Amino acid sequence: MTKKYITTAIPYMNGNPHIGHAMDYCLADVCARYLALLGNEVKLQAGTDEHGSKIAQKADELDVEVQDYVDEKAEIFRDFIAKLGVSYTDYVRTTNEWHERRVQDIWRKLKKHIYLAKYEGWYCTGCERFITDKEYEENEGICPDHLKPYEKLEEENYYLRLSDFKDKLKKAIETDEMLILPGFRKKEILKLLEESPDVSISRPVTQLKWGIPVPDDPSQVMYVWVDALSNYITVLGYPEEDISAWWPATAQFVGKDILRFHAIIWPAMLMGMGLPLPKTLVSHGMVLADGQKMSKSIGNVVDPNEVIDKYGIDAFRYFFLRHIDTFADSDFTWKKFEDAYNNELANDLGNLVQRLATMVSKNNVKIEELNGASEFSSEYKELMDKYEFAKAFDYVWEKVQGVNKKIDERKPWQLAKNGEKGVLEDCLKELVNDLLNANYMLMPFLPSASSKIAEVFDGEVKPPETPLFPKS
RNA sequence: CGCGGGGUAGAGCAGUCUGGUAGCUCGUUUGGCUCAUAACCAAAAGGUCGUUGGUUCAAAUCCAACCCCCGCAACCA
Repeated sequence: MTKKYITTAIPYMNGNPHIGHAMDYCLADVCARYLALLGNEVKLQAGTDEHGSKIAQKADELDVEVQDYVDEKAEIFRDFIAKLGVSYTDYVRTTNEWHERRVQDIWRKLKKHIYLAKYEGWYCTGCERFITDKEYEENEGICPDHLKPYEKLEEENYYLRLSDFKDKLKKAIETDEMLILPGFRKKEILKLLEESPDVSISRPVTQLKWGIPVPDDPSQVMYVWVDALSNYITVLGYPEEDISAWWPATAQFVGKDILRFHAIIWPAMLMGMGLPLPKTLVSHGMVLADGQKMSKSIGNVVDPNEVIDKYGIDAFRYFFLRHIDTFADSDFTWKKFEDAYNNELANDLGNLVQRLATMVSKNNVKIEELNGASEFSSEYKELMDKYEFAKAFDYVWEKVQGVNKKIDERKPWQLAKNGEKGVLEDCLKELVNDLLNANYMLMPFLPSASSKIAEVFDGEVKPPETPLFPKS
């Protein structure tokens, strides 16, 4: 049995779960379930990113202890992950004692690639952050949020010497030793890598208290990305435990907006520790609301909980895995969602199960000895192996629709009328076989619906009492 | 000239690498069927493939220029 390790991006705790987090989980979960069905032993990691000034700030606003704030949020996220049906095996909170300890060990291992240097730039005391030169020019030296002039500030930071790894990393990306999907993102990253300076990986404790202290220097706290990225291996027990059975990860799923951290800083850290790079980084697109980025200020945020509560988890996974492009940005609108639910899930699949089960049970046909109902076709595998989940899902759907076509061609109801019992039985068996065959390939995508369907045709066939996907 | 993605039927997209009668899904219209969640199946209508020019027997596809939309530019999945 081969071991495979799949990771999800750990969400930052300054808000509630949104559609984008759901997207990441759904993709990683499909991948994990697919690999497990192929007979691999699979680990799927999930967790929460709980350090950083923004979180501390948020807790301050709410006038609660930071730890209490993250504890509460972490609980909300954990419930959300469960609600999505994510089959995770390993869970990490970056405030776990063991995570913090291991990150400090990681820092020590990276020491020969770390140096201390001064950073000078424009700073807003209101925002408590440095701003880029470009931003400075655009705002003509005055912070638009605080109406205060930016100040020149100097501070000491630790830096990770990216230049130690650049050439090696460039080669790893170019040769797909670390495969970045989709291809256009790979190009983007290669370009970005050329221009990347050394990475600042700490902040003075005066500026950032809520974080992991730098070992042997109480005046500095680690930059959150060093802390957050490490989760992928601390959760496996690194460095105390030998993680070579699971690491390198088979695939790491990330949003396109955080790909750069995963494709540049993270590999540099891994190289610094002498660990291999992940085999694949899958960068998915953003879910837009009517062509616009979802944002609280525009007020177009769609709450995933609302969708799930109304239509169920299978419907949610169905839409986001099939109609939201795996790699590119795509739109969510309630109209699109409802159309897909009614036309495809209810009419194509739900109704198919109903009509076929009714025919089988009415005619007392025994369903046994099905062939091939627990295999993936080569076309399907090819798409899944390329992480083209939406396309693989399309392929499965063609199979589902094919069963509806075949029913109309064969007209089993006529065979029943004509009393052709033998032909009818063979025909229904073939149709059920076709359906279950497609259903098996549906399992990674719609785990709960597909197991219900398998149950319907297992042993005594009875049409489900309540439709699988009731129409709204 | 910062980097990247995109502009193809009312909507959403494939096709562009490897030039050869323009395709899929939804929607619309019509027909068929009656096992089924008024579900299913079939057919039809609907496009100057962003603009202009070039290469070619032939361009959505190759080349050049331009127009428009969208992301990214250090902590937003």
